[in-house]
Amino acid sequence: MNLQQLRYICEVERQNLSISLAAASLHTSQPGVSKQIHLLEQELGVRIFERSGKRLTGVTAPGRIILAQAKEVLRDVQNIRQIGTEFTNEIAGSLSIAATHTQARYALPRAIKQFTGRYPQVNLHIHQGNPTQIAEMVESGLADIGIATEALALHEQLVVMPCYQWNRCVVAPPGHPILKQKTLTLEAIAHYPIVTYDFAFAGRSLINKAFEARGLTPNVALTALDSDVIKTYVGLGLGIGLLARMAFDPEQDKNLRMRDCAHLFEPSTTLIAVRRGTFLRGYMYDFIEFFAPHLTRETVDKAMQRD
Amino acid sequence: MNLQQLRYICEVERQNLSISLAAASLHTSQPGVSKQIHLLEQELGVRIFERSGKRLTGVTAPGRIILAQAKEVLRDVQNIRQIGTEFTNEIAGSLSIAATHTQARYALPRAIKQFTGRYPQVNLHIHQGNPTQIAEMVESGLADIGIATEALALHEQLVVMPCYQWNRCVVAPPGHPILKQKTLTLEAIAHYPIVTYDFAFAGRSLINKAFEARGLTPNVALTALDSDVIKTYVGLGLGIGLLARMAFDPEQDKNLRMRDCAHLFEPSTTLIAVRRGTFLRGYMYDFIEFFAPHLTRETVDKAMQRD
DNA sequence: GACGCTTACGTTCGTCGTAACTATT
DNA sequence: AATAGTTACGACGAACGTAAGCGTC
Repeated sequence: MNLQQLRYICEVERQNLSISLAAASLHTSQPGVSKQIHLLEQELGVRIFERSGKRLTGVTAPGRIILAQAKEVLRDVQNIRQIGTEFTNEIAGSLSIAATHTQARYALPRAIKQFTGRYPQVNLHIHQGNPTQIAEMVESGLADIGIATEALALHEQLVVMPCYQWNRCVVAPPGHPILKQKTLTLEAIAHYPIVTYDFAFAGRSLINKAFEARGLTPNVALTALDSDVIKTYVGLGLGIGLLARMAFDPEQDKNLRMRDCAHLFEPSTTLIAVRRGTFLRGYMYDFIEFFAPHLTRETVDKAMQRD
Repeated sequence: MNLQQLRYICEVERQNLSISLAAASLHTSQPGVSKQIHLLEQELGVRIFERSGKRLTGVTAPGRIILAQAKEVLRDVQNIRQIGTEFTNEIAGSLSIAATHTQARYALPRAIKQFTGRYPQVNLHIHQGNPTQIAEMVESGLADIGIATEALALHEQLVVMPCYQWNRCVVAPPGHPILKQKTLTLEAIAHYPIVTYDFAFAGRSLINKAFEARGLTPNVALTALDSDVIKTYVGLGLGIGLLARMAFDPEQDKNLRMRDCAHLFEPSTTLIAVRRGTFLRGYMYDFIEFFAPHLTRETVDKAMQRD
């Protein structure tokens, strides 16, 4: 058994059971991959892939477990490489962050600015996605750090830490009747068409919960993936917007008015996640601390140990 | 980087930083090991071992982390091998159990008998040791399963599950005054010389705690590693024995008398432990269930997931 | 018949072992 | 002087790429 063989089977699985594609993506010959997989299967005494004749058609039961372990091995090997570069060159490298649109657009910029000032030689990548995609990106190692409000806690492989709490606000065009209500209530909101986040997103389930608890069925006219789209449609008069408080900027959003409604919904907690057992570069700890000052290196290490 | 190099650095560390011994234990040449270690260090760009001239004198800071990860890799690779044999031959293999003397002598036999009946083709190894040694044996992979009453819970790497509770009894030669006391008290026990377990063992700390709580200082005349030795010395009249209730067998220990003292000490819980992330063969799950019927495969899997 | 995996074969590169050398205690 | 690690070198074997073969769809 060797690392190359493990790489091969993982890549074949990733490429939907195609040996040819795997070989291409690993810049090697297709027969080589084929042979090594056979050798590995022979050594272990089990078929990893199901075959119909010569084509691969599936993964066997032992294959599934073997693939899971193989991924573990490859991740650990990757960790060892990281350790090398960390100690050779503490200030260079790359940092890959997966975040929802709202986070990337409104919460991250401050931390990113601090970070690039401190670590100019680190390449930054920001991946966007919904919370489930973010969890998967961190789990697979595609992203080093994930930031979202939901779904992260469900993944066994992730170490999740709370960053800060936030709540929602209503936005509407100037002169809209909801802006004149003495006290803002759920009933008032439910009275108008609503533009808000997609269901997979940012505490959307908490919004639904609040309405349901009062027996209200809000009229959701449009859901969108990001706050900017929501604000655009609110500006067009499609309805009132319900979005994260931090996503409203009076400077920029001059065509809209905002009313805070923290008293109507449970607050949401933004979470940061890293993959359990991953070796974190020094600058990764620092980024986390820039983003959430209470998450010091010590705190993060403890959280990774504990879980 | 390859698996062989990781094996080499781990073995060198295990052999107290001797390349020669590591080479010998891996049945290979000493220059080969030396060279591969240099190649790995070159590839990673960091020294793993500290050197004074040509001798290895220690492990560097990155080396410590790399070694930890390397061990992880080797364990996972070992797991993959296990998966192979598990699916090739479900009923053959080996099972290595680490247990304290008391467990091995009095608690294990029933489970072992059931097990060998069910899996005649599995080689059994029983390692004895004190709880700390047992934890280390399981942690290092020397033993598949560890059984003890203490110390296991302290190790991060172990998944620990409760098996059963037990308490202590007093044994004495026939006619000893302690047997005639109406009610057995700590004061009465403290009045006589005591023969009991070594401090590292089997809830010995709970015994001390009980006496201390009453302001008593028991006169421990002799401590021993196993119950049989304790009984022998009690038979010789050195004092009264304080041992696990299950270690007294009226059939066999005809030269002694027993009084239960479950009311005087907190009960101890016998624990079973496996290494986190280890692939357990089917028969290992079965053994655990033979030993503690409530620990079904499902329960064990859950415990390994959760922690 | 086209696509995809396997078999066959020759080359290359990496790994291992022996022997000689060098540094440390 | 003895012990431990490194360098040098040669032999073997493993892995890879090319080309041909074979089985599915």
